[in-house]
Amino acid sequence: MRKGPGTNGQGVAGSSRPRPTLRDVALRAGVSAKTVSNVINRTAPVSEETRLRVDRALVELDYVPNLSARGLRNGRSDLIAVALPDLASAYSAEIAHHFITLAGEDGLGVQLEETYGKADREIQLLSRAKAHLVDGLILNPVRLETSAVQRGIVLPPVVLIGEVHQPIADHVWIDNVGASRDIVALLINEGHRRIAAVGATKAESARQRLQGFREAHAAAGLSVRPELEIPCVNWDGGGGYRAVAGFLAEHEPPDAIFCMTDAMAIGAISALAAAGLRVPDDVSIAGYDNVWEARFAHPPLTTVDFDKRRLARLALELLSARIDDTARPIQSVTVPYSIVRRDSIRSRRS
Amino acid sequence: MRKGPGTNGQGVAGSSRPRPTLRDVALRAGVSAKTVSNVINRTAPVSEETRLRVDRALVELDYVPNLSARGLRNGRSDLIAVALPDLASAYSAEIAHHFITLAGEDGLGVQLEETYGKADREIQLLSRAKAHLVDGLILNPVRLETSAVQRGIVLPPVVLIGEVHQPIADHVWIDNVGASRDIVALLINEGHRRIAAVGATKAESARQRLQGFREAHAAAGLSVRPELEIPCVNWDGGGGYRAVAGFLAEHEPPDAIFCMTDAMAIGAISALAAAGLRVPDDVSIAGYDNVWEARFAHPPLTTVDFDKRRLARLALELLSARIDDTARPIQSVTVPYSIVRRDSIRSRRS
DNA sequence: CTGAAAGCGCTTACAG
DNA sequence: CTGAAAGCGCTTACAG
Repeated sequence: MRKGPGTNGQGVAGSSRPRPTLRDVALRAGVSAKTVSNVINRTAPVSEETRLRVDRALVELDYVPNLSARGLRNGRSDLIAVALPDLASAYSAEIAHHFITLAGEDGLGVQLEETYGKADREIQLLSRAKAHLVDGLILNPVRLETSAVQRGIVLPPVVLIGEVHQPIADHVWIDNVGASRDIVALLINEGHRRIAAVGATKAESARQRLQGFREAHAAAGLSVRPELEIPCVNWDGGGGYRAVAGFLAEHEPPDAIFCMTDAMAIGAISALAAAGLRVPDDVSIAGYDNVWEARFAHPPLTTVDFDKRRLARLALELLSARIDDTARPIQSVTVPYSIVRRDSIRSRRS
Repeated sequence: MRKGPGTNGQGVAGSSRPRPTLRDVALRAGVSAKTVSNVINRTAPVSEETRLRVDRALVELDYVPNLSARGLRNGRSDLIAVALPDLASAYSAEIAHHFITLAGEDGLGVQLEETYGKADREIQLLSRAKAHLVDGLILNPVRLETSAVQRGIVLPPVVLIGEVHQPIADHVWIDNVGASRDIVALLINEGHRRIAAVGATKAESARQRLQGFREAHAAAGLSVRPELEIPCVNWDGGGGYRAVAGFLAEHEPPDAIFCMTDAMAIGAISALAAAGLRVPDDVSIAGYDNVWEARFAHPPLTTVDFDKRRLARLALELLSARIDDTARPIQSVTVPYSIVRRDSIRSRRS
């Protein structure tokens, strides 16, 4: 926490006349502070004449309410925190965008945080939420075991998004296992047999997407060779590139690759190109997330789509409800997904 | 502004015992509130024994300070706002990421906002900053004429980033004209003559990049045909796609295309592919920003690079200095750029 | 419709 | 080293 002089100063660029308070406005308008407050917040009806006098004083003094004071009094800051693993990914950025837009429509500001899946950051953020600077928290934990959200912990109003779920908090997510199963089933159905999965890590999302990958194989009576489950810790373009380049250095190219994010898929396409392999002629590629780049990838990416705006809206609704009533029953909501087929996969059916 | 019950409740998931205050901790430890405050903030030395008693009470009550109260008292919230035109772009996301990370290292939270280049949003944000919920504001205005930051206005501590500059506020930016001139000069130098520019809009960044485009031509003794300055309002993949597709429907393909962002460049490559044109064999492409996708584009994109982390750090330093001293002289800092050459351009020199 | 009092939870002088 | 008082700027009861 930084220290600073308890300044109230805030002035015209350069100068520093002290900021006017409610009392200053009241004095100037010849009314009480309460009346000014009533005018500003429409808390109680104010006579036309008084309102005009107050309005004038408000403008003349360029009054802006002190939200810290209001927050202290009301027990609300009208600010929420949204904590995502990592903003640098297109996926997180899109999610953040929807949260900021939708929260803004409700008059709520969004403090954005990155956790990098680290438990200590999560704990810190929960604290900050408890510290009442924010009214609540949207949290996307990465690993179940290391998540700060565990049974028995004291929680501020919090809604979890993503794959990690604890029955002590509200939750919005997508059926990752089902989505991965479906998109891999599509690859199998198109005649691909030697299918690789890129993105194996300890993250819960990786676990679920890998499970879907395996289930699709099992359902088709196929077995998965372990080397085809390619690890990749960095779920970004560079990670996908290195994972696939490394694989190609030691193995025959697969028929198809299921990348656990579109970002990795784009890196994978690049690695294939570097190895002289064409998509989809030589290798088919499927992604996950349907970020905007997926549509303009070369070739356009087949991927898992879901309504990110809806995800954000649902999470915000749950959070608002939780802020209003900490004792309400825990709720878990699922957002539907769909498979978007584009040119990155071809049929191998003869 | 939302209304809510002035609740102080915040409890174990489900229950709602009131949150302990400094006074509760003091009572339990048998000391004064001031002493507890001293322990927490290390404001004054506290005897070993007292400190242990206070620490125990702190833990037993699971005390978390109320930051609204602290903010009211200190005149600081340790929260800043960062307002970018649009988070959904990879460029903005990367910038936001650096601001959040670096501000976090200084113990500052970041409230992220999107302005969409709208002046009323900018005004609103400046107000919010003045409302003391945030200590200061990093703002990226889009158009000079419509920016809320104008001479004579009362400003909270604010640092401008990007192309729009007003001499009444600190500013960090990149020499857009020079960068654009250099990358277009590279295209000309490689033998390209019919060069298109994609992204003409009323935004200040478009104006400057177009100016660089023209200057490069002028320096080489070339003239620019007006139809080669292709308008594109949406600076994203879709915008670039439509702009180039539309151009190709009515004109011969150019030798090369300078896209004013990498995102548009990626869309442009897609549009060229759809028209049966290869990059760089048929058309060379250059972008701007060096977002991570640029490296994994197909082919990898030649683009303008600059240190986004450094940009963020400089802006944060200026903001901190401004918060500490509203009267200090206005400062403007330039971040250097460089041209990153990748496979998206080829030589046409015979 | 309007006002005077009290207090949200903290920290800064000021005493001891 | 520790405490009692005062106040940051607002809003909620409570009176009139």
